[in-house]
Amino acid sequence: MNAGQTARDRARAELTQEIKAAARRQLAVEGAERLSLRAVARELGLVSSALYRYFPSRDDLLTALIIDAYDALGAEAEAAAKHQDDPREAWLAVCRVIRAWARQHPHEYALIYGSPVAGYQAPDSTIQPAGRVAFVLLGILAQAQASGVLTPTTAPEPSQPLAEQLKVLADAAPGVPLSVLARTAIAWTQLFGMISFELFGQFAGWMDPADEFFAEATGQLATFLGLNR
Amino acid sequence: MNAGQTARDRARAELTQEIKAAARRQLAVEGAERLSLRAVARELGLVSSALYRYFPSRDDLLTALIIDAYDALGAEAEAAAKHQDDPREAWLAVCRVIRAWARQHPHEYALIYGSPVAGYQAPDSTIQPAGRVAFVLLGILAQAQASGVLTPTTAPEPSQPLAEQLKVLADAAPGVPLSVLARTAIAWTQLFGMISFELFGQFAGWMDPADEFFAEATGQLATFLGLNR
DNA sequence: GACAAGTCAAGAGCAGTGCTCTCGTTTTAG
DNA sequence: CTAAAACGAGAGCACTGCTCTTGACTTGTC
Repeated sequence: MNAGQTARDRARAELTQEIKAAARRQLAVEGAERLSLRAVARELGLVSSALYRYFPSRDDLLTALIIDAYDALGAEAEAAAKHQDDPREAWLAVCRVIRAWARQHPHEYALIYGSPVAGYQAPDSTIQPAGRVAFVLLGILAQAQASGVLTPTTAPEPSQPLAEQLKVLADAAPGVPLSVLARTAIAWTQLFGMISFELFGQFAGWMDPADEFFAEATGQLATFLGLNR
Repeated sequence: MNAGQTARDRARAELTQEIKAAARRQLAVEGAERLSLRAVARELGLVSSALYRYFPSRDDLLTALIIDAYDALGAEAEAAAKHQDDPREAWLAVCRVIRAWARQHPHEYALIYGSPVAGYQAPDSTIQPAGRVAFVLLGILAQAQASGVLTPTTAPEPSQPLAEQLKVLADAAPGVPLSVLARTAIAWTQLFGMISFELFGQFAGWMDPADEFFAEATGQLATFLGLNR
């Protein structure tokens, strides 16, 4: 499958990966803002200007790291969902795995779910990998609905304009009522709000280990969605 | 009340305010990461080293801006709560005003609720102003409870370790059941998760104006808390 | 009212950054 | 075999936060 590739092509692909790996290593230590092209080059024994043959700018390197981070988190979520049959348990497992990944890779989490990097505008190419995690969660709901274990809730019907926007979610979760999709968006934003609060220090001094709260919140929101035990 | 202040003291206090104002102006345009001491000094017609007499480092200037931002948001929340008698309406009004402030001052919002600035460790002096908004929300619940309009919910009792952590909230909301305080933390994290998603571009391409979703989510969560209409 | 002590802004300088351009060298493709 | 393309090295530009020194100005105290 590498046929037709010249030695230069292979070396280029390899070095591109090495640059990303070194950048990720720096990211883990210093954070996105402190990620320095010169330091990456230094680590690889290159001169800084050489990196520009592989990434036209620092922003392009960041974009690559963002996409990789979305993919890594998406893969974790998919794996967690596969190992659970019961929809409620699957939902909770995915929530747990997202939090665990975020805690293990705080700077990568901040890169994708934190405030945007200064002067950086995420290109459209990041939208698709960003949807991967959402796709997993919606799939769990669709499966629950299909197997008839999604308890009907008293959730109100969303207004017409909101229903229109929720249609995007409906494509990934056929059969799930719009009222549940609205609550899915609520649960989704709660999940990432909670993780962000934990990682960004908003819980400092009172909810310091957030384990108990996390379990309570995800459990209540699963019920809120109609994923009863 | 300025008695005893020398001309030098007054000049110093004034210039300190001017530095913060100029920094805030830059913050609004460029974001926290791009905030440059040299640019602030340039705007004020000073040389960069002169700023170090007023703020020992860039981080200290950031800390001052963070505290100011927390205070500004806290003041908005307090004002919004005062103008509403009905607890549910007060809750919703505070949520709306928080979102409005965040949208008007996205970089200041990111500074306090986004990912921490690289290499910056928020000092403890930011914890107290950070609690101001939470204090307003908890006060609304306490008032609702006191006037008997907080509908008892089916919320489960929190586990013992979680109950211990929620005690911090209980001090600001005397009489409110722990089960409701747990849900308050859920609603709180949902609120800021939702606003962060909106501001940081996670809604891009599908929930673009988030007005409808915001109204729906805050309404459902108010009910979730027992703040019935 | 003079004077030492403290405070001030300015300027030079250090080490670091992203990025551009040029220059030989090496590898590729025709 | 040769022209073209790609490569890494290096110098250099404009910028950053921060430190240190220098000379002028304001204080509170004799």
